[in-house]
Amino acid sequence: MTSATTRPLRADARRNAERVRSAARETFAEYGLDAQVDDVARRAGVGVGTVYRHFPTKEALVEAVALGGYESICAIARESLEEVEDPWEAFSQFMWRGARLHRDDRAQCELHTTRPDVVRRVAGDKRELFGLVEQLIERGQKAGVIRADLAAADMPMIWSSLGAAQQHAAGDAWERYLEVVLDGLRAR
Amino acid sequence: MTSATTRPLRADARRNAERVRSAARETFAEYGLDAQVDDVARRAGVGVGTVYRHFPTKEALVEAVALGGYESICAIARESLEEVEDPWEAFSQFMWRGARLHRDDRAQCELHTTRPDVVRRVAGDKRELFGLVEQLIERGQKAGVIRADLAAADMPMIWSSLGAAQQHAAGDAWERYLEVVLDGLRAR
DNA sequence: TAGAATTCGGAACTCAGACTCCGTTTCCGC
DNA sequence: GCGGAAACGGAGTCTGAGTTCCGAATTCTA
Repeated sequence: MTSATTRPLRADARRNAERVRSAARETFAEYGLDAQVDDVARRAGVGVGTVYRHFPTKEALVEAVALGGYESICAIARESLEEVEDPWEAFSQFMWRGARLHRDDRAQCELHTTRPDVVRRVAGDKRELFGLVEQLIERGQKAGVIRADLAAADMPMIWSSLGAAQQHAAGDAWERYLEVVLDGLRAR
Repeated sequence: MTSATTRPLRADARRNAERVRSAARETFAEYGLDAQVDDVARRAGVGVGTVYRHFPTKEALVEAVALGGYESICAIARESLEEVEDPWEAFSQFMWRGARLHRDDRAQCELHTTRPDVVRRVAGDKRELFGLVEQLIERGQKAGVIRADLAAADMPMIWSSLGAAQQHAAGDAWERYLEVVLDGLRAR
């Protein structure tokens, strides 16, 4: 629709768009997705109007943040897949690093637990993460270390549950919970 | 504070209070805790004013519903504890029946996953459920069928995560997830 | 069964938070 | 530098959902 001839953003606009994006990331990471647009604007050192110029709705802001998180998790999956030999270690490391991402970012945690629709939308048709996770799982299953009935399609559910555990567990209790889940996912 | 000589409620008031309570249970069970007070009133066949006469805030309504759920889970725990001989079967049955409760009642599910504070408040100091679950767990641990590092205090976290899985899993995928968690909780 | 006390109903109020609008400011091509 | 287009800022609007208020209706007591 928008033709390729869309003229480039003015310098201040480009700068502000970026400021808003990262203010949103920080604000939501710290206070969760219920944080207000005004807070994002304030953190970005910008008026609300400017936020809305670049992101037509709060939802768009949330999606931008979700996309960032999606890419981070993709990166984690790719690293585990490419850099870890042992199939179980690779899968397990992916889970641990993903969980740590959650722990440090309330927004990602809440996105997985309470707004999986947004994550799905953001993931789009690329299914990049899906493919990576599928490889991690299949590799483990071929090696006989991951239970046979686990499918890549189960991962959103698992992240969702892990996120919930992290949100409401006291202290580091979630780590024990992840151990339980991993034990459950391991073939016996 | 309120003396024991509080005169009994008028007949219509008593009837309406009960109607509201069960309308709240049904409405929240069906639409989740975001359902509106007006919807509860409509389902109860009563004006909003009447709802607020009996429950000073929406939160009070939610707590009433939470209390009902808490008692249901207590009952389930008690039955498993008293009627099932095998320690693992008892624990496992408790989990499955609790999960089915979640499946049939969006409110209970959401309470555990996103409003554990309410559940805690409702449980109060009695800690009845805590005691029952503690017995279920200790029995299993003595028999060597439940992993030694599981504590009764972990259960809220586990329900929370299971609830999240149930809310966002496609179809019955959560059943497989519960199997995973139970496998993880079983001593090897 | 009258009259007081209680409860009801639902329109109206309130408030928080998303979003808009427009006068002002900043940037960019000439 | 100048002119106009683009972007900014933030006070103000709008909306949805919880809560209140008070005249009408119902119940209880004598």
